[in-house]
Amino acid sequence: MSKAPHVRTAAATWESLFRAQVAVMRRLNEAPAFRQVGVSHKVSVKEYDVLFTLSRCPEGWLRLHEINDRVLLSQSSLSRLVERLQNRGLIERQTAPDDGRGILIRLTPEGRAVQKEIGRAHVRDIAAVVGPALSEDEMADLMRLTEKLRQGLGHPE
Amino acid sequence: MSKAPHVRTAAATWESLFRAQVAVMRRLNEAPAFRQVGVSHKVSVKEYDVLFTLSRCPEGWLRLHEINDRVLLSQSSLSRLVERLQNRGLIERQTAPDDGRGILIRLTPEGRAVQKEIGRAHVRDIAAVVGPALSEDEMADLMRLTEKLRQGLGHPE
DNA sequence: TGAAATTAGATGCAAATGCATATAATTTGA
DNA sequence: TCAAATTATATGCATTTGCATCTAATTTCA
Repeated sequence: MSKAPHVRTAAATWESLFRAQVAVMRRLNEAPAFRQVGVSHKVSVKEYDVLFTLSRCPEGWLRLHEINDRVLLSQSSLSRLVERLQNRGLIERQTAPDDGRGILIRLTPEGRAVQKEIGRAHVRDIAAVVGPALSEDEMADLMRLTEKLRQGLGHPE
Repeated sequence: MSKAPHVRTAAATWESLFRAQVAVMRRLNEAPAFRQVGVSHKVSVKEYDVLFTLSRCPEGWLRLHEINDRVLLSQSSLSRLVERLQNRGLIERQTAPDDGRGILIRLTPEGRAVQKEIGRAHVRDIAAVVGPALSEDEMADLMRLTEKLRQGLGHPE
């Protein structure tokens, strides 16, 4: 009899988190960075997410499946998204030296420049969307809780 | 000179929220409810989200654009998703009596039954994924903050 | 009031996505 | 050690998605 309320709390919490994410994402999709307002390249949110992930690994290369852990895309979709980014000259590939099955990805100089340019506009958009809703302290709390959530996830079934 | 840190905090907060959402959603996608384990219907997360939204409005009907506010889908994609749900007999439509442009949607009895069945499994999945990560109090805090976030969003540009 | 602007939803079409599966490399274990 | 299982990525193909646009209905306001 003590589990049921916890189950309901978890469901309500996820529902609230998910709706907030949908609402924020919808606005960001319509915001300057991804409407190509004041930026010179057209990049979708998912494409940007890959560029951003790569930008956080400045020295080196990332494996495809490492990127896949951070993005909500199937393996095959990511494979093709990366292919498109390569065709546009924003990333480059290399077969993994220590594992012939794998490939390594990194930003090209142009890809890095594009990520930075869009990133700056995106950060402004985020501040404009999220900033008005929460105080600095609330943001810190929210960050801490979502970080803890991500790190503590359980396994269903 | 006091705005820059706030901008960075907002960006970091959104990043953390978004990554948590991706991580949770990935697990939920692979969990029993949407793997059709122990449930008799195959419904995608987005389809379920529409059924769930409709289930929260038990007496009546919802306008298409009202549903669209809650789901991360373009208007045209939702239009077709709803068409598919109708073809499967899970929802029914009616032109809006007070506005000839609009249509009203509601669950059929079967749609309601399917939502309930999947919903029960989904709630179990959520509890299994989110439950281990946070205490009851932390979930309550997270719910409060995401609710406040959703309600206080600003407009970019 | 009535023409122009706006809003709701549908649809053609190209692009993106996911599932199932293929290929190739690595790891495991009898 | 080598056959079987596993892992990493790619690809064929059907489905889903979004953009642009269309139609129809409503609202605005001169």
